[in-house]
Amino acid sequence: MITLTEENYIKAIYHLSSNGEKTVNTNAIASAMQTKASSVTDMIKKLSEKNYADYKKYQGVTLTDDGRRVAVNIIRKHRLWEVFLVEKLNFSWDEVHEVAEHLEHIKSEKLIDELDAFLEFPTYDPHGDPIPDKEGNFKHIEKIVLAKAEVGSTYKCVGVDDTSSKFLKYLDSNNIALGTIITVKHKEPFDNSIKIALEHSEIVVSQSVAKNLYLKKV
Amino acid sequence: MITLTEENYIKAIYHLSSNGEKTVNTNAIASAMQTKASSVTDMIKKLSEKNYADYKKYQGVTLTDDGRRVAVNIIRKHRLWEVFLVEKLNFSWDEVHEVAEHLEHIKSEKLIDELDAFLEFPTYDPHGDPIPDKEGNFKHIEKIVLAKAEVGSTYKCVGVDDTSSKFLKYLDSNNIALGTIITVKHKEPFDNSIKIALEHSEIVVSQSVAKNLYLKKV
DNA sequence: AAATATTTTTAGATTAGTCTAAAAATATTT
DNA sequence: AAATATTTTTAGACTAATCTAAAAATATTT
Ligand SMILES: [Mn+2]
Ligand SMILES: [Mn+2]
Ligand SMILES: [Mn+2]
Ligand SMILES: [Mn+2]
Repeated sequence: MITLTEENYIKAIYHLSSNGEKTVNTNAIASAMQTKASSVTDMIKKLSEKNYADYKKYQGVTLTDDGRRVAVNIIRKHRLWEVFLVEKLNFSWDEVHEVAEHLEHIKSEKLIDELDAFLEFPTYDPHGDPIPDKEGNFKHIEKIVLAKAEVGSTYKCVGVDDTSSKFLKYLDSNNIALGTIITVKHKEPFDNSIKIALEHSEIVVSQSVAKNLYLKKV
Repeated sequence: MITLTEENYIKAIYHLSSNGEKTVNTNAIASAMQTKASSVTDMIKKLSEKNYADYKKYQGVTLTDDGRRVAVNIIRKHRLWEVFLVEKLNFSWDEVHEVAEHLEHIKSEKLIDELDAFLEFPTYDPHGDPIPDKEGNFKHIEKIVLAKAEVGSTYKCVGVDDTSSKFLKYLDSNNIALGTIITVKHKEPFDNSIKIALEHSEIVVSQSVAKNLYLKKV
């Protein structure tokens, strides 16, 4: 039996280790979980005892196969629920994350398999993140960040890194959504801002925007 | 802020008091919650402090208006989710309750309002229980229990009292569902069993079945 | 109205998850 | 290679929810 809190720690470790590979240190987990390092130490001891993580004192933590399996399953549930909220319940992409944080912990295999089928087996969530299938396989897409795009080339917007409501609403107000076609017009060396052309407008976006928008060449 | 456990106690008190009216005693709550009387005493003190319940030592407990409001909202969520599971995700009526016990605690007003709209504002759940609207109003139906039906009369099946998987599967295997038309043929005084006619068959049901099936005259 | 039985509450522990403050280990500077 | 800074762990305490065992209140019998 796994608790909701354990699930959240496992998910945090997974994300911090970029998919369960490299070791994660205590303070990183503490800041991701908005808790104190001492609480993290206690929890990773527990995860280690339950065989979800490998841990040697002072040496950071990695997930076991079991831990990775748990993490991927929670991510699957989180992203499927996000699709449901947007596609069926009229949520916008900046409203789904918080609710999905709760829904992802509902434990019912039938529920999630049927939801998957009901949504017609989506492979990406509303932020462009891949949804693992029942076996845990992700469908990866090659994407680059706007900051590294070539001047003169045309791209399709396929994802965001920052999924905060603030950033997503900024994109909304500039008519940028997943699927939007953009052409890179100019990179300003002074502040790394970038001028891009949309269908009906040209706008200049700051470096922090350029670092959080994923593109695919078309 | 209200905890999941507090919500479950409030719901239990609501159901035990038949909709929040009469006072409920400690042992009844303990048995409904599958816990010990001493735990119940602690919790009703807390609910009382938080103004969800009125409580005088040794005198049992009643819900306040706030407590009733909380209870009705959880029941609304529970029953809407049950409809969703049956209508959209191919769950059968004996599979929904357990999952709904978890989903009912997800806190998002938009989620539940949009779900309600998505389901086209259902007024009854898969077991024939009424779904309160956003304001907490139930749409009541006059229904009688099969045990008290008249010999010779014809009824429509509109609900069940026992929602256990065992009972619901028994009904399935005898082709009794909500909406099924039945005619009462004979009441056996010896053991209170009842012979009923369905569309294509006649069956005899025991007293315990007759006490758990709700009917409406047609 | 006493005696007895039942119900409810209290007292004291336990577990999960958290915290602060201090100690120990590791990393970085000088 | 010391000294200093940073990170991590430990020790001890707190809260929510639970338990057992005993005490107190209420209800039922005699
Ligand atoms: Mn999300
Ligand atoms: Mn997402
Ligand atoms: Mn139910
Ligand atoms: Mn129901």
